[in-house]
Amino acid sequence: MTEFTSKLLEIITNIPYGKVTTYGRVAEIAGNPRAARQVSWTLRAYSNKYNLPWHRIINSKGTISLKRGQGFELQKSLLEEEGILVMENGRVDLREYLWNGDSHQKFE
DNA sequence: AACCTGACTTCGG
DNA sequence: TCCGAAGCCAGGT
Repeated sequence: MTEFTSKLLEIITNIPYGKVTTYGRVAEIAGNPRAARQVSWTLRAYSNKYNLPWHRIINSKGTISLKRGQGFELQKSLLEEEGILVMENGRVDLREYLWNGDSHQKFE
């Protein structure tokens, strides 16, 4: 795999329990803010092999990208198991659960 | 090399 | 807020 991909894996592994982040944010931290699509590709390719917390990654709109019947339900339940509130339409409140990659979270 | 395809994003209307 | 279009990245054909 490319160096960029291994960087993505490292970042994904660091997403804390109970938090979510976006494809674009992961790509940005890895150094290429425009490689969001590559993040989704990477998840599909390595989630099983490296046991990645893939469910903690959602899109920039704050919703689950997977379609119903194709992983949506699984991702929703995995997030809820971590105490994350997920609307029926797959929306998550990013203001509350977003992990920015920083050590300190924003304070309201 | 060309073309298609996504678990994406941003921007306009 | 909610689409649609256009831009983008890399792997598969």
